[in-house]
Amino acid sequence: MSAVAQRSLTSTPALPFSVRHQLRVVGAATPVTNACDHCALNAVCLPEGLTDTDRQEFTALILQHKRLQAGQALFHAGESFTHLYFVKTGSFKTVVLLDDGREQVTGFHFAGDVLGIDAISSPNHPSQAVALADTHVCAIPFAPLARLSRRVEHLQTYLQRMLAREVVRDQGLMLLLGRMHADERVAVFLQNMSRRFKARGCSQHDFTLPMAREEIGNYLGLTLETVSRCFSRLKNAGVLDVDNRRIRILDIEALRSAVGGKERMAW
Amino acid sequence: MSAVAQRSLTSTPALPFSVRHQLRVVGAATPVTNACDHCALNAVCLPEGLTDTDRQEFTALILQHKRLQAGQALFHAGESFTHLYFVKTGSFKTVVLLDDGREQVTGFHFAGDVLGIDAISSPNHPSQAVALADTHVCAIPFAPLARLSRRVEHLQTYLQRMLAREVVRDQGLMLLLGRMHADERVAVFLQNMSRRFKARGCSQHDFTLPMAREEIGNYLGLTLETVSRCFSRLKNAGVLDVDNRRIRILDIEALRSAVGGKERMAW
DNA sequence: CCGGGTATTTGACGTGGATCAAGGCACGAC
DNA sequence: GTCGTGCCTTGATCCACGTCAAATACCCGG
Repeated sequence: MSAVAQRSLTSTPALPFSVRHQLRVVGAATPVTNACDHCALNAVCLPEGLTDTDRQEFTALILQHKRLQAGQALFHAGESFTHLYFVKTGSFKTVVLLDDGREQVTGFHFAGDVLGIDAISSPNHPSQAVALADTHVCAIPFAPLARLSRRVEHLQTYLQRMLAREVVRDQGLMLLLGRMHADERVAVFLQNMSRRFKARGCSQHDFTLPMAREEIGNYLGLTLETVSRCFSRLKNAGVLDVDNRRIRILDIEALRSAVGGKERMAW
Repeated sequence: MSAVAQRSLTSTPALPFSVRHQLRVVGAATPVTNACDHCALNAVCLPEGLTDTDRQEFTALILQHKRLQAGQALFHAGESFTHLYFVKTGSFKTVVLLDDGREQVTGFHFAGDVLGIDAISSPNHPSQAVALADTHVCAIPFAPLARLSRRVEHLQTYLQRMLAREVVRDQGLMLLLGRMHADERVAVFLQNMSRRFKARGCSQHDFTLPMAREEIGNYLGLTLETVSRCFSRLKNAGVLDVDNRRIRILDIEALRSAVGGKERMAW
């Protein structure tokens, strides 16, 4: 098992097994309430181990959800930081930008993931979050959350762990960006997507990517053409079936062995 | 001002002005005590705004410092996480490794910096910290620190901010690794070193790097030869004086303009 | 001062991935 | 249907950086 698979590049914690089955949140608009009781994601978003009253206080903070269309920004870099957000449906990318327009995607975020934590260090968001498709998010105002976390131990460690996990994820991405070949980067990316879809109750072998080739490139430090070529090579090698954004993984082992070995793949 | 200068790639917070002058900790072995009262770094390490009793509780946790020689590891990846460490003197690199030996340096850490925070998410250290020179560190057992932070609000936000700042720093490094040219990476690196030396009361124009070319390369996602060539180019252009690890910055503006502009430098 | 190991520089050369460009395909507007 | 627009693929070419190799400088112990 490679070091990369361990440091997972994912912001999602390993979801508790008990809740995976209820995670397939596709259309099925749940009624808009302030509480999380009817949300299919509640076992994922809510910190574990809270007492009933703490839980109620926590859910009372949550604002009724907000919708965004594909391409809209949930927040921009430099915007003042007020809320954390849980992704309910749809998906996001978070990006940091250079003055001249170059962009680095720092992560992709799916249902159950949290957005905005990196802003905790400062009054403003350091990065930008953009919806990849139409989305729903829940907003939690951070100030009262921080206040509550002072009283509720579980909540505090929950926040701390979330931050530290993000650091570890970023380290994995640095290793990828700084030291891996294009093929390896793409293989790691696909493994991660596969794992995350699986964790959400979808097939790990057959899924549809929510992002464009260019966005994958901006995540992996490659151009969209290189990403496309890597996909094609994997397809020709019989490792994948690629049809536009629809990916079918035929040989997961080949994908795994693409990383970390001394000898390059013979694709 | 470029986006990169803002997201600083540094784990050091902007140090409070009031304490900068006392930061030049070179030789001057302070007497070994369990308290921080006589440590030149106390204003940097200790969270601000603690009451006297909280402060005493905090300092009581700190173990008498530990020494390492150049090349020794403070902790390895996979080792169980028990302590956070403050660098008192000397400097460290933190690295993540790939099975086949490829290594990515995730940060350099000087006096006043904290090591080990990324382990908060898990029972084990995800990365490895290696001394670049002979060093002193203070160790703080994490479990009692976490307990104390539950009572002491300032301490809690201090830890949270530290983590979030690390995330933002990592994002800057991802942008560098994913989207910058070799010249730009080296220019950003030098600016950061300069800023951090300045924050420690040393000259921002004239300093001696504690790390080898190869380590710089492993940090910037380049080979040591490329780093060396970039240095030479800057030297020939009159921007720097490079003599082995001794760096003198002659034209800080040229260094700044090396990043983010559309037109590449004419070095 | 000498010798051996290590770090750095520099050059020559090769190549992985960027760039440029063209063409195909899906999808929505009309 | 046709047109447009955006996304994806593929090919041809280029160049930034990696690789390999050699020379030089540095450090340290004798």
